[in-house]
Amino acid sequence: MSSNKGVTPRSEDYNRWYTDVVQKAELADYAPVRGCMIILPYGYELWEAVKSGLDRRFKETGHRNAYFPLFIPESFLKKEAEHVEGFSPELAVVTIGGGKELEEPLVVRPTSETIIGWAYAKWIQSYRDLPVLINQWANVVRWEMRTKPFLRTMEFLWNEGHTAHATYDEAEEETLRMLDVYADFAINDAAIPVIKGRKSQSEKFAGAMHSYTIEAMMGDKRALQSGTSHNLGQNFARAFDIKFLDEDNELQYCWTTSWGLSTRFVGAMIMVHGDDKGLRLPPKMAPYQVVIVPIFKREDEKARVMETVQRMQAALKDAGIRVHVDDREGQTPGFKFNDWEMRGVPLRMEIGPKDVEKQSVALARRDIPGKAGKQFVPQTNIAETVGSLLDEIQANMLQQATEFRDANLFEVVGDYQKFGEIVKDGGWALTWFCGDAACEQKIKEDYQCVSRCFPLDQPHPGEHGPCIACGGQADEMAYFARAY
RNA sequence: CGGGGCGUGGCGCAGUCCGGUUAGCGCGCGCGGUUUGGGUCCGCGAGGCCCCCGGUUCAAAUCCGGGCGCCCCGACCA
Repeated sequence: MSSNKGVTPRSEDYNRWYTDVVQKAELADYAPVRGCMIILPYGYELWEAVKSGLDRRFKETGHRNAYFPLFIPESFLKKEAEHVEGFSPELAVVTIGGGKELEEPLVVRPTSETIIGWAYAKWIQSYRDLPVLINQWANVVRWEMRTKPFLRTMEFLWNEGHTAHATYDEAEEETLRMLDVYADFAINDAAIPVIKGRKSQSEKFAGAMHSYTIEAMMGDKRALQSGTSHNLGQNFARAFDIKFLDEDNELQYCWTTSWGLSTRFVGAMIMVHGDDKGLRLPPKMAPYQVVIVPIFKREDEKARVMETVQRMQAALKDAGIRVHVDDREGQTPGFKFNDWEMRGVPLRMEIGPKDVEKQSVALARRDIPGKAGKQFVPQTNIAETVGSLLDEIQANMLQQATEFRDANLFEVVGDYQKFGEIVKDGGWALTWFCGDAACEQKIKEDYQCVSRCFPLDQPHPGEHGPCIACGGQADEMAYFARAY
């Protein structure tokens, strides 16, 4: 049994593999309350990398951060009919405060459209006040039936952007811009090749006019909605009276948007890149990009080795590379190699007496296992060597994930049985779909899966085909897959 | 909320069927030595309301009743 050493292999039990990685790589620990988790420093550092990658992009696109309250008056939720219907089953509600029953219960926010809508109604008077472009980093609570670390927890961390605009077109443009921001981040920073698409009517956000999503394929071929962007139309503006006077002195409702990406994304990184040895982190996201393992036997060797280690560490640090020296005593180098592989560090540097003598270091890539990924390089210009290797690893991980995804995407036209075989086997089926809720329901009952999205990049634009479920004319193709 | 499994040192388990003295084992942890380029080895040591409450009994981790919790599989979801 490998239970004490390393993680359960993915092929043996994918779920077990996932929870093993989360625990053994010290990303998260269980909490005393069911469905909640403690995010440990290494896991939180991954979240911080997500935050900084996104926050920079939010600011580049003109957004500012603010913070709204955790508690929302219960009546607010009820103002938008679809919204309350969608969220009421999973609300946590505070009924007692300071030992007294509250006059109006307070909902712990499951999302903040309502309270932010209330605020926007106060703040917006004129077209000159628009657009309002605000984001908040916050925690939200949803009373989930079944939970899993990072992927679905009762409390989770996320960003939620909320914007208000004068026209539908502006709101739509914003919704798609932020979808692009998420996709750009996922692809270029997290090396996750996401597919951008529009959700079907039955899968859209409760209260939205329409929802867009980035969908990613996990290592077991299941889909994960990794970020969403909603055009809320005027639904929330009407519910909360967000109105402005336009240039012609006419009173109009605003068009609003919201978009979010959560700690779930950490789960996506684990599942997209991980292998049987554990985590594999893309260099741009890795808390430690390089770990240095010193190797020595005698005291005199130790002194010489550590001198080189410190020199290498300083050179990398000066170049802005995140480097960690594993100077733990009592652990052998072999143990450390395995340990850091399990934790997903992209590049390992070994420095021993032979390297001191030859003025070299050994570098081992996490993305290429075994000897093939190991090389000896000169100590001179180490920062440049490491920097370009990290770039290569980043690019290679994106390529590997893309190849895996593409190998499991299948286009199917008209053949309902074949369609079922694809999704049951875990692949994604791309097929004509009319978008009707009844068709979606039928597929769900037959094959336990729903549509992921209508991809924005349609394979046959302008053409039509038979809906996979009803056979009627469909104008677009959609992805179907089992999902987390 | 339905179906299944499980609660025993930090972790993974044995012991429970068939009640009996000091509750074991592996890993981890502490100390000493040895080893160190792919998960070293040896010795010594610390650590337990056996999930909780009640019952049966001379005697309960073990039998009976009730509760709580966790995990896995389904329906619901970022």
